Amino acid sequence: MIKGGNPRKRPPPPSSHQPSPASKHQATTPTPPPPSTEEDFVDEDVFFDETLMGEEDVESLILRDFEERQALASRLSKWARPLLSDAHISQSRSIALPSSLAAVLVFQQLEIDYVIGESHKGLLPDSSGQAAIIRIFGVTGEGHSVCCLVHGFEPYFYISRPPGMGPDDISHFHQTLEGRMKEMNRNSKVPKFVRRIELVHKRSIMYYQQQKSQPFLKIVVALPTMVATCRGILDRGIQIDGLGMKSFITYESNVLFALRFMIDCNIVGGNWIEIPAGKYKKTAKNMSYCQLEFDCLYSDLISHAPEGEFSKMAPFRILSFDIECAGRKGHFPEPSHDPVIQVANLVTLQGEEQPFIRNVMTLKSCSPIVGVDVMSFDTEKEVLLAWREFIREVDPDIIIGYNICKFDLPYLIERAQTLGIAEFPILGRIRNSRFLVELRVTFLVYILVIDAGLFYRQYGTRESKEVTVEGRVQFDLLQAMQRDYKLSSYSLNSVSAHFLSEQKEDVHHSIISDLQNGNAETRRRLAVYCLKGGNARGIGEWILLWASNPSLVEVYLLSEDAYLPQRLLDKLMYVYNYVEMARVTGVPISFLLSRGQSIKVLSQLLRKSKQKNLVIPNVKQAGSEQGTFEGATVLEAKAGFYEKPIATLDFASLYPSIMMAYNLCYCTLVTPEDVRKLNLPPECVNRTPSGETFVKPELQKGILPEILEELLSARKRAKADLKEAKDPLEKAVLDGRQLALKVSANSVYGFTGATVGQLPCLEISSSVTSYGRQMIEHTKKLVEDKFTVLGGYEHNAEVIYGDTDSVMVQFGVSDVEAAMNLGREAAEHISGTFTKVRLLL
DNA sequence: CGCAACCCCTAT
DNA sequence: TTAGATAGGGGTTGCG
Repeated sequence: MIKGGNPRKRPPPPSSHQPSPASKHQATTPTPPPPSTEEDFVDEDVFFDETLMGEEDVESLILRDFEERQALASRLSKWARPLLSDAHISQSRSIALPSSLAAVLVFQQLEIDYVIGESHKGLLPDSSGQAAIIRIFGVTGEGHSVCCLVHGFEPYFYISRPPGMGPDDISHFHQTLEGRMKEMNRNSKVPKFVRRIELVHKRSIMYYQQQKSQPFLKIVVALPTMVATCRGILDRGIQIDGLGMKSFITYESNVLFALRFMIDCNIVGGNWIEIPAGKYKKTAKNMSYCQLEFDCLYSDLISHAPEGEFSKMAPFRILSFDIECAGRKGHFPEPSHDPVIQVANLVTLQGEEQPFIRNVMTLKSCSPIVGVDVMSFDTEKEVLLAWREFIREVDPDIIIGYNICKFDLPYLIERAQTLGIAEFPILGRIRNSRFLVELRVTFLVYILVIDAGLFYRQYGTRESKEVTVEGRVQFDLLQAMQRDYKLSSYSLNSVSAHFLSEQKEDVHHSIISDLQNGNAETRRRLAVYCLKGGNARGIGEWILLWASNPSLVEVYLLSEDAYLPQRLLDKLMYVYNYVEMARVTGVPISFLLSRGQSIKVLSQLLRKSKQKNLVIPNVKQAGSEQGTFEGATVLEAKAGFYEKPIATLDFASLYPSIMMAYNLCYCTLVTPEDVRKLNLPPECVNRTPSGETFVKPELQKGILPEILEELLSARKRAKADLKEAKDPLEKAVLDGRQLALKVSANSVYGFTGATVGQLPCLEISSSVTSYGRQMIEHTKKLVEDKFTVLGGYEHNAEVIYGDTDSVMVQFGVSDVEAAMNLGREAAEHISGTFTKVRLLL
């Protein structure tokens, strides 16, 4: 195992960064390392900190510590992943075997990214030079880790073809563009920047158009970063024969490369991918620590929709860990001073209730703990290295903890740097690729307006550290809590009390004897309850324990800290919910953890557009003057003490329903100019209360309404299935799915109103709110007009409050039952008047 | 004391 | 390099 992780080979200094220290190292190694495939892979985003490298250190350290490491390795090896079966092994060794013997490979992916490397000569005989290589990390149904290197997928974007540009002109244009690209990247080794320009027929998603399609140019470039360079050139303008200087609006030039790949291959976040037998090759030299690593062509991938048997989850390995540092009195621990004294680890297989690994690594000796592997070391360096080996051996797919992203991981990395442990920070799945601590400085701009027109700008800075662990998902429960729940305190204690407290109440003392007198299963429940109670020692007991053995106490506390995040993850069904959200919206799971809402809508919009042959423009974020629009109506609250029951009428999914009912979309919006020009018959269009015109579905079905319909009908299905489901795991998946679908539907409106977003369209968002205001007013009026004494009811109904999609009504009756019935009657009556709006529940 | 501007928070 | 929206309440501050 240790051998597999042998870091003897010096990682390649990337050509872009990298000053001199390399030469110093080279003096100690006269023979430069032979070129290898490893060296061809250079992660664009990763920089190597040469000062940490010290090859000498690594070499001697390995020799010196070899025996100790062997002992550690044998201790850790029991936690390795399941061994590869014969089929896998024969495949992995079998360049000689006929390809028919090779097995089909099926795995669930969790993470997709890309690196720049040398074009694969075997798979792509016609290309050469550098190319983007997609990396898909995942797990097979048997629990084997997979790293799949996908070749042949090229970055591209579109522009509209200028009128009258023929094939010769396109070829000239290609040459001009190539020339401009060369000027921009003088020292790049790429033989050709713009690989080719294809004439395609597409239509812009913006505005209702009568033509079916128009000519576009698909510009294919060599590397993903060149999309932005090329867009810049075209934005600013380029000389075109016969047309002079011309600037272009680009289309889909802001799609992240990994997402582009997923969209074009129909891959959604967290789904299962199959590679047919014989269509993949074992990599010549492993660049990762995954059990199965191979190269393949993007066109050979089979993506399975997450349905039926492919809705299942692979047995991911989830590591929950927590570190303890010895901070000086009164100071928060700093990695430059304070040592890491303990690391507690817990590893659970997805879908299983109990962890199969519980261990703790301590500095100095520690008494044994029942059910916990205690590993003690004399030096801090050994603790850190043991942990690194542990990570490599266990090979977790998901790493969780509480505040790990902002504390534990950066602390470990910086601590290793302080101690000069060069080989520590390889925590990811890529060999010889170092961790990356990214120091991000955010500039916050405050604009103070003093007097008319006088602006002062004040820049504030904020720093944040981020550690990338390639190929593994980092799921920080603190961040998840802050994102998903509104709590008064986010300390692990209070969050646990909030979400896990019921479990303590789970077994009430009054039924203990019932449990004891039940069957083996009820007694097991009782036993579990007692075990948990056994952990909850009184403070006095802790003090006694501490007096007898201080380190024992800490370890008890420590393993709780690693355990609680795992329990939170289970309790809140985070794995199911996030995987489902990734599947529904199509983005990788890491996007859900580190990016905003809008990427999810964009992903769906791009997928749908692709089906319809539409392309999405990159609208420039023009100037500071962005329009704003009127929001929802809030009915004046009538303050008072209401003794009689109040009925609340809610519109289900109001904004999505409005968008569907009135066919509001980018592609159904008619420009004011076209309203005059096209002379559309009035029965074919809707004019919104805010004065915009949208065509009805007969002329053009909107994409947004279609996305919403699919989301909401899928939600309906999920809720129906949820009712039927018996198996708790299946229930969890379905509940996660219906929640994801609801959240996704609601964020579509926000996307259109996001003035600093990817594709804002205030015509849509202001139309949505204008319809919403109309409906609230209408509802209030209807209720107050119908439910009156004159109308034959006992009392006059009174609307006491309303906001956006809800109206609160006092019907005047004093018993709840009657109020409920009146509320139901009102709801039916009102819904009847909105025949056009399909209110989906 | 009223008023406007601003911050911070919550509702939907 | 990053990003859903607006409405509205309550509190503080500075000014006249």
